[in-house]
Amino acid sequence: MKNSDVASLLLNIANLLDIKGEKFFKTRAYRIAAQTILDLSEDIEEVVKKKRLQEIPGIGSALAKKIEEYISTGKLLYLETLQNEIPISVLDLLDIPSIGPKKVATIYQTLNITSISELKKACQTQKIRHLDGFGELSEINILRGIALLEKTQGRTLLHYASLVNKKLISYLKNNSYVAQISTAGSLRRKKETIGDLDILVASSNPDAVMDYLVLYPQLKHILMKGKTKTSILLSNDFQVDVRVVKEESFGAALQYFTGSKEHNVAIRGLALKNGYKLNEYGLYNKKTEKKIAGKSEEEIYHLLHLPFIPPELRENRGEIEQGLQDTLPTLITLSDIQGDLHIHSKYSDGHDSIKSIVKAAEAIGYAYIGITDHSQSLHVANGLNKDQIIKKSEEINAINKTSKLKVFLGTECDIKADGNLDYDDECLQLFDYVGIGIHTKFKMNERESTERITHAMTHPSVTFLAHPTCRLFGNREPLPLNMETIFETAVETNTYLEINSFPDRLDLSDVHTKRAKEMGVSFCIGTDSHSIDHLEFMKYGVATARRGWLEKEDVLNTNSLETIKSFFNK
DNA sequence: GCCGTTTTCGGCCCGACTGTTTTCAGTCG
Repeated sequence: MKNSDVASLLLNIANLLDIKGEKFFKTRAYRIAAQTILDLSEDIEEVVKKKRLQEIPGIGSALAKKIEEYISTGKLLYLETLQNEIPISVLDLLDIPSIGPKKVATIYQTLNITSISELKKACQTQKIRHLDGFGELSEINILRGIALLEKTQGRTLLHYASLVNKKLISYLKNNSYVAQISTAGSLRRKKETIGDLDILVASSNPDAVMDYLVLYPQLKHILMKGKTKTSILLSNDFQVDVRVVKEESFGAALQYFTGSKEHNVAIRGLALKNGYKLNEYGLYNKKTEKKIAGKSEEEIYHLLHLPFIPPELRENRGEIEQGLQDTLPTLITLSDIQGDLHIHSKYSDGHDSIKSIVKAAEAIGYAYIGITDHSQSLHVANGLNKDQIIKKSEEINAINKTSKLKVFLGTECDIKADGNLDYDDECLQLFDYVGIGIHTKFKMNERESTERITHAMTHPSVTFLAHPTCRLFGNREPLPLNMETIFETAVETNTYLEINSFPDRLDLSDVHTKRAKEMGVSFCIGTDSHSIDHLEFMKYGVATARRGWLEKEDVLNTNSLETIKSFFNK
């Protein structure tokens, strides 16, 4: 039973209770608990075993009892009772924009509709418009929402969202009424996937900004348009929410629209406790209602006795408690990175020669790089045999004679199904360092996968484990691994764990990274570049590291060339 | 349902926009 299973159980209960019309604060308690468990770095089963469930904030006796029952028996009587009243499939309707629990209740109770396809049919045959609280427009909006849902299936990669966002921001900057502009929402927090774009503008003329926004050439549809808030759909089906506030409120609004929701709820609670009221316009004295801050995020956090909390930390995962004690980490930054140790060249399945990679890396300002081509048995990726390694080594030696940037000879050595490495010890000695990774046979169970990796990590030549869980967004689930065991082994064997920066990997994830650090693991951040255009993905790896609370000292490739050289014994 | 040196009961973040309604509930972030 994984944390995500327990979280979705609680979320299902919350949604079913919402539809039943249960009190908002009760269902919110279920939601908060679900999110907390999802973000929990510890395995929930372990927590239950140690009888420490109620130590988790937001979990009291009632929820603890339910979670224990679910984990020990695999089911929950309370949920089954709820499902007798409302089939679980009804919850799918909540995914449709413009449909919330109240409307779902009406739709289900009056027409007995239990699926999106049934609702679609009901809209097309004009059965919805006669329900209480619905009209003709409701049918149109529901059908549009269903069409969007069928097409997009939710969230987009951070990389793609960043590109779309950049274009729109530069378009908006052309408008002279835009005094200040910032990305907000999950993109500012650099989450690994993004739902929609949030952009905040400061302007003395909101109408002009909104009118300009809806002229954006890539606009497909206006979802709503008001004085301070407009939502549009782009031709690539991206939803963008733009908010406009006055300059004096820009900081408060940025704080608010950056989220996360969980962070904001906690921050507002803290404000209340300190005798303030916080909304997107500013921080107010609760009694006198006088505004005391709002221009910048810094002044708001400061008045709440907090340091500036970097957006990547704003998930209510302990950043507020540690901020109050002034023990927040000094997060790693992109400029701390001195080199990239996970790059593929033409020798295996990369697109570019080592020479052109060197040139591109010098332009970034790196002091060193490592070329880690695939190993011999990975034929699909042109894995290198011993002769090819020697040839590559000679080329690198020649380059190092003239280049200021140091090139290391590395490998991304395949971990075979039995946990042994794809090269013998003699071959492994040829490399300056050895990265290992799984590229075949993904369908092993948790025990087998975990043993496969931990066995490989015990090999003395190994420097780092590449993309530890092997997940690919939208393509491949992470390997079923006991992460605690992986982290323990990493510490015991001095194996660095990679944060792979490739946009559809971001592996380790932020949550795993945070937990691993707590257990004493060290990391490296690599791009897994297969072309010089990929070198810039380092920023996403660093973003994930920041979301995992990492500092410069936690990451191998923040070290100077001299330190790395002595580390590799070169 | 959770939580607590103001409280074991009564709070719990807060506002914009839409559509259906005739002053506001529902949805969303």
